[in-house]
Amino acid sequence: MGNGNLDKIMTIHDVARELGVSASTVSRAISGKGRIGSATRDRVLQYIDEHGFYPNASAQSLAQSRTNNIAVVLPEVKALVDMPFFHTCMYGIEEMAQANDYDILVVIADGRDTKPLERLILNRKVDGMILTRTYEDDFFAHFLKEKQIPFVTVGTVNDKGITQVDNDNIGACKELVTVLFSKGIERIAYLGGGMEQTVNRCRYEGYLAGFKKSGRAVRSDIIYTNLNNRAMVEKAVDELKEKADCILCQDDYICNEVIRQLAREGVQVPGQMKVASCHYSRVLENYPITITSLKFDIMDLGRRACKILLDSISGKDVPIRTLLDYEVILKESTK
Amino acid sequence: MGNGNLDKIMTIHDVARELGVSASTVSRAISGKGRIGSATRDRVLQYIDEHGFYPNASAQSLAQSRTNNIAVVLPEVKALVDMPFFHTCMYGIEEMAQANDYDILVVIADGRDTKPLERLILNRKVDGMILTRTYEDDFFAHFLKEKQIPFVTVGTVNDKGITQVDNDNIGACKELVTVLFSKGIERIAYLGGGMEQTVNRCRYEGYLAGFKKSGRAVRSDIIYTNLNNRAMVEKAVDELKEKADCILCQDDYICNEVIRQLAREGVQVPGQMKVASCHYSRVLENYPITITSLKFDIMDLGRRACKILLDSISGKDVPIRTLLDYEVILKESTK
DNA sequence: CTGAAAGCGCTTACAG
DNA sequence: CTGAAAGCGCTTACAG
Repeated sequence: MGNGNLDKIMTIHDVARELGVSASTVSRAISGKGRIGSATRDRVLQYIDEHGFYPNASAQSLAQSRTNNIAVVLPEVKALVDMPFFHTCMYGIEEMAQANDYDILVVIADGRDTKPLERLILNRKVDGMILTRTYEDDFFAHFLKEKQIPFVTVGTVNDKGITQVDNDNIGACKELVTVLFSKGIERIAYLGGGMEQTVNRCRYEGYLAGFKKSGRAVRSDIIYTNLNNRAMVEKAVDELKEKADCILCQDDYICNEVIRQLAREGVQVPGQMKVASCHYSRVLENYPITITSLKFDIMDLGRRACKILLDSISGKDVPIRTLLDYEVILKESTK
Repeated sequence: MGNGNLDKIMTIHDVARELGVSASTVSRAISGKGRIGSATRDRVLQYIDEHGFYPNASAQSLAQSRTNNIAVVLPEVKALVDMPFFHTCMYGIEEMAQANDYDILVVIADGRDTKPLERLILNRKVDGMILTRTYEDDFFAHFLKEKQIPFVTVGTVNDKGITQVDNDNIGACKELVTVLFSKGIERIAYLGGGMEQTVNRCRYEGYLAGFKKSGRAVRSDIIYTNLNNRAMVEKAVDELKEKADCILCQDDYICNEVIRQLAREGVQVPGQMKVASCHYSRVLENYPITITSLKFDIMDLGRRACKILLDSISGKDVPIRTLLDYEVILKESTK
């Protein structure tokens, strides 16, 4: 195996010459496609195993119109708390891709500039794409759909024709609310951020669904959405001190702000106010008190999205919408 | 620009035919290489601008032996606190790559299994690599060097022949210690983790250098290295309560544990014990008290590493070792 | 300045 | 079962 450097890289023709067969035969032996005698195949396979032949990926791509690359589109992440999600998701995708002889090409793209995605597709550098964040009216998703590129979204998108994989955010939040009610907690407030991202919309929907299921009326005076900065969260917490028994936070970021604001104001958790988060991450482990939350398997989310994309690329039928399971983790903060 | 889907993708020959020129001419117009009349060039350029021609990347790669891809090798990250570094670094690399018409191919690899890297190189899917974590005796780095692949490491590696870009960890830690001494803080303890990663070794070296510079003797009874879990950090903190004035933490992870342990034991910071961290991240913003630390520009670290790799790929001379600047951020925890 | 031709390293009908 | 040939879509000496 001691091929010292790239100078000695061999081609399929070198192998063919050495073995006294044709290049076609070598190609067949390697790919397993086409008829070939088993003795010949073994001879070729043994030779390349011993001498370390690696096919030129560009030549293969050109000949087969397949790159064995997929693009992973990541958003520009500002908040620290968002990183673990995309990071972990990407790791899941990468793991599944590797297992299927695919590589991932990572591109950061936000907003409405489709140029980076377009370039990747039109230059045929990738066979498909995974969008790791979805928006209410998803520009990228519509773009890819129109271009008829194989792609899947991690996260829900408002279009029945788009292949999507998501955590069951609605179901999870609904169950969390239901559980809280069953513990005798009545005035459950909701604190959420911007509604452009579908994940936030889903969580809010789940919250509403929990109320509906239990036959309770939603009280709009304890619902805060579109909280986009710390000051807004603080104000909301202030106002809720008297009006709510529990604050259900859309995510770790908001939960973090809530916990800190309650601490600053000397409000005891869970004694005077209970707290729960619609999304668990290890950020939540940094408090003196453990936080009730929903736990999703993000790594698996990435794996599944990748597998579905690869299936779709190879022409298999894939489920249009896949929802992954969750766990309700009850901790001290809602005791 | 309304090319609906991929069916209509055109080749250089389509363009040539439409314009009544040869494919070579079209190629020259696009690449800017070779002699070509400016009138012809403009005609071609205008046509492809209007009709949206995108060259097939695989064909280009095959013809030019250049993929316009680089690989970014990420470690398997277990700890939440490590994510921001690699994530941000990757974003910096991606930004610079995009700006130079390169794409990044992300591969997760840890330990000593060079197979994933080898495959990428021998199949010629990338033109070069960036290792984002380095080890004392770096297996991957030695492997790539032996294979004569263009690559750069983010982080220091113990081999003068390897192109590396790093934060000036030694200089930064040395300065931090010097500053602490100048504030009258004498018994500065050091808490560090495993010494296999060079970053940890550098920080420790900087700590020692700070003592040396000030002419003080290092006291080995207040130095703890190879702290690999929470229990070990807790024990160290316990022991240091009486012996030290300040705990200098190798990174955010250790700092986090230290802060929490001190809180649990009711030790006031900075009143009874001062604390500083050799690495800032927003994790450190989650405490009631702000933490003195060193701040590095990780995004820029990524950008620079990428630029140097690209220069190296295109045959330019590159600095063998680049050290980036830092800031000492003095906060409440060492008041 | 421009074109015809060969070549990059594979794959895959088409014959045999 | 195996090989010769054409083709994938570019680039680039080589002529002119």
